[in-house]
Amino acid sequence: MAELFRRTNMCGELRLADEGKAVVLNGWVQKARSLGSLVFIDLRDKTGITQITFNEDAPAELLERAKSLRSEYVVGVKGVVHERSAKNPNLPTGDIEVFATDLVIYSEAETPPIYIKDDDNVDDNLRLKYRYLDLRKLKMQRNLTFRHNVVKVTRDYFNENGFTEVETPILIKPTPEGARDYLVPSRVKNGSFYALPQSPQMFKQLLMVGGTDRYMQIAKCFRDEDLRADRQPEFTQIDLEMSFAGVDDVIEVQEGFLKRLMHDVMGIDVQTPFPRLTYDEAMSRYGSDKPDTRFGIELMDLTETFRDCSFEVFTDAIKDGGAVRAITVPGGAAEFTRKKIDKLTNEVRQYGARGLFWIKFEQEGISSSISKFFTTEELQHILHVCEASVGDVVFMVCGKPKVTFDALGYLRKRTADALGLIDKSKFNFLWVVDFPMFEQDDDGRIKAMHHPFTKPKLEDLDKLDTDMLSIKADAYDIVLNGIELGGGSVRIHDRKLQALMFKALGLTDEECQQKFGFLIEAFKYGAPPHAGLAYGLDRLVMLLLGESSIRETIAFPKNQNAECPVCEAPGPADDEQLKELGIRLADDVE
RNA sequence: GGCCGAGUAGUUCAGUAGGUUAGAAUGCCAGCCUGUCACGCUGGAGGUCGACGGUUCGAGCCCGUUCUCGGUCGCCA
Repeated sequence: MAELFRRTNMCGELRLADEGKAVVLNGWVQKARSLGSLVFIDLRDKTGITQITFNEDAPAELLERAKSLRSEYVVGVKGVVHERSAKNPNLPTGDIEVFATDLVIYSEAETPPIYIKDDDNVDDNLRLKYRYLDLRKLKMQRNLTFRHNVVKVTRDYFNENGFTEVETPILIKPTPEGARDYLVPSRVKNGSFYALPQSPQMFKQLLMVGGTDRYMQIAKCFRDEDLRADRQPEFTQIDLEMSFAGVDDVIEVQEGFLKRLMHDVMGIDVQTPFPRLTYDEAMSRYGSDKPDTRFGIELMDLTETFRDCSFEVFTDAIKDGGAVRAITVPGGAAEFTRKKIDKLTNEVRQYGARGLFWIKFEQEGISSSISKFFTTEELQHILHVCEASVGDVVFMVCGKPKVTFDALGYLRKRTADALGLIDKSKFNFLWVVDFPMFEQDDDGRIKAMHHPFTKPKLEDLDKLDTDMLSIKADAYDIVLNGIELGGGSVRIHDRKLQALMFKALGLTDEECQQKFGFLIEAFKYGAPPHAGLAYGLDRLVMLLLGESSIRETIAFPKNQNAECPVCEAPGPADDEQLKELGIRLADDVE
């Protein structure tokens, strides 16, 4: 075994001021360059790279060993800091180099399957499989450190504001509501299962009943749903709950947190309070409940303009209870050729739009996909209503309100991005408030939009029997640059109101008892009014780092099939384990 | 489950109209080299063209099936 050289410095530390110092560095060989009887080694650790030089001062035997070094060998070097004759301005340590006097090779390395370079362009799955190599990249280490800093500021801030971090259980009761649970079979009680928590929701409410007053947790959560670039089956929430608090109390504390966070980890001062939009306003202006306000292009409702027109595609949609909505894309007329619009049309079809209609307002005149159905005067009128000027293009979508919102909400982001209208240096925080209490899924079933413990607006309660879907709730989301960072609500702390909501959701007493009995019972014994919120930590870090995938913020993420490419989970269980758990696999399972 | 894209050297990719022995860059190996830092020069090794089947005298290329990966919609109380 090689002797361990006790290091004096990290590889990214040394500067000209250290000249003449005897130092010991440990790290990985980023690159070895041999010029015959002169050898350079770029030595890397998480802090950076220092050039090690083996020259005529070094004994011949040392030079020979230096020549044997290959990429990713792990070595220790003793030497003396020298000012470089040829400096490298691209390196923070580029003014100096270390003349080696001794070298130890701790580990040799095979040629790595991926490059250890920040700007590599390697297949994502290969990166994930060899994550331990990928993590050697300075960028990945920076990301992990950044995440650490976010967590530290979070703990500090909430600690200073009277929050107590409490760990809630990971093995809990399955709740067949909302997202799919990950199930864990019980050995002690064959045939029964634990679930992994989708969030600590009910337990944090119990903590409020238990007098914890203000709770926070960096909480692992699990959802067995399909993955996306910004969605992992296991993820981390910054989970919060406050007693004797309403909407304004939560928002005030969170604005203080986000202001502090932005200052401490980003060096950016953001203005508070953040703008608040109601859900209805967010939808009608931006076609989204998480609007990106770094650019304009707001939606317009043209339903009345077209109600009595002769274009049946529009009138049929309107008669069907639908709408016609539009956006005006500034300076987009020249950009969006027929071919590009066809592509956009295809894209909005994903949101259920049957077609995408457009009017281009150019110097040479007006052209439109619906010019057969409207006179030039009518088209001009539409352009006028849409406040379009020369060079703009108006896109219209008709159909069910949700379709028009989804399609145009997508389109405004898509076109703004294509035209470079998004100021990437901005951090636009905003609150979306007054979410609907209920929503209807495709089968017509009514379900809670947030969750069934959300407190409805009391003044809306008389609509419970007549117009349920218009009932609003004290639920809110925090949005940054068009991405939902977190969401929460004021909770119901009154048993009668909770029973009313369960009934509205079509839950029988038995179901309630079976699923949430322990929470309902707890409310018998004195529950404080309480409210809370949870942030998606991975997503928050992703956004602040400017990354486009949540995976760049997680050390060992899952791939799209929810597999761990490093350890190859999930894997089969052996017969003995299954037997103990009382589980027999179906015949069609391998 | 639907839609879109991809699969060729360790890696990133090219591959013409279906035609000899499938190329480039980089990486790797060997030799030379005292100021490199994307080192340079010379030489070399490295391929089941994702898999299976079909059409053809002949398939990386055409057809069918299938597998894998990524993005997205559904889904994510």
